[in-house]
Amino acid sequence: MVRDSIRILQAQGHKATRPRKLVLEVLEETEKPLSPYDIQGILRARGKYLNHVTIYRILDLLCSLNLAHKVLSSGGFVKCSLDDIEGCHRFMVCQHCGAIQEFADKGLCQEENEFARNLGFHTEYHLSEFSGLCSRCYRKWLH
Amino acid sequence: MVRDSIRILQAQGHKATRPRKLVLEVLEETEKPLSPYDIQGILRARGKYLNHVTIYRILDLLCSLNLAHKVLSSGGFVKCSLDDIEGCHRFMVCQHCGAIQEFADKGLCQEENEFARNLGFHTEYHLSEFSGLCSRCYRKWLH
DNA sequence: GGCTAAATGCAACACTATTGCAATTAGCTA
DNA sequence: TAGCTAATTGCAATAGTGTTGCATTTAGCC
Ligand SMILES: [Mn+2]
Ligand SMILES: [Mn+2]
Ligand SMILES: [Zn+2]
Ligand SMILES: [Zn+2]
Repeated sequence: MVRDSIRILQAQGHKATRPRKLVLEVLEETEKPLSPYDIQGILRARGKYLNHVTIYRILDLLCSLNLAHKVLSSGGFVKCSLDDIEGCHRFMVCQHCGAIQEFADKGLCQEENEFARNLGFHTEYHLSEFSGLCSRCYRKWLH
Repeated sequence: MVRDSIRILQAQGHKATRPRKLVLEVLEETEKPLSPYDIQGILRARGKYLNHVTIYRILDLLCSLNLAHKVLSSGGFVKCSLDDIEGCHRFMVCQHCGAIQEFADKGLCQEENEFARNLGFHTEYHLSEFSGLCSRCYRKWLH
């Protein structure tokens, strides 16, 4: 919720500005990754102009506070929708409709850590992005 | 090995050109992800000029044949060092020295598929990149 | 309402990636 | 081995993405 994010921003000493509210609103209402220019376009279509530099800076800030994430497979940004798991970043992306779902699982992290340790690697951070079909698209696809 | 990659290229009807050999040599001899411009710079330092467009096209080709991979967390490219696992792309990246190691594990894929299925998601492709410390750097770090 | 640090907008720039086309070349054939 | 031709490369132009410094504006505080 936008209001929650604003509260977190302010709790960390950041201002609740018009541009920040607008970006948060856009992220809040879409379930697909959006580039900075996507966000600018959506807002422009509503008659709300933001400079792209401002959008970059806002997205940086939101990511630094874990209020948004950059999805690496597409380069777009999504709102954070989980109480964040330290050192873990996981998404499922539907390759048909583009919908994205954040998830987390301690068990998966442990399996991965152990697997890596067996190869002599000490894991600090897990990135994992699955692509496939969301339940809605999978159902459609079946008949 | 560069020679193997060249053979695969030719088997698919692609020519074994000087630029392709040069890019393959560079990828072969480094264990870190390299951007197209990194590759151009390395070659230029050896007195071998390639246009950046050519490098982009070669990397596209190599990726399409699974002879190289794009590492999403850094945007760089590495040679493929595994018999490729269908629909699975995994790397461990050392955050100290930048070394990268490709890996794969059927068990991990199955765990992930199952986890996703429980959330109604049908997984087609797994991307996972761990960052942490390679065994060498981890040892150094300890004392 | 005024003050001030923080945030935004702007302009310029740097870097990354793509396109169309002319020139070159690898691999085939004679 | 020389010539042929499709594939590949280089080049120029352009588009897209991301960054910086600085003047202006604004949120939050008194
Ligand atoms: Mn999150
Ligand atoms: Mn591979
Ligand atoms: Zn879908
Ligand atoms: Zn290392």
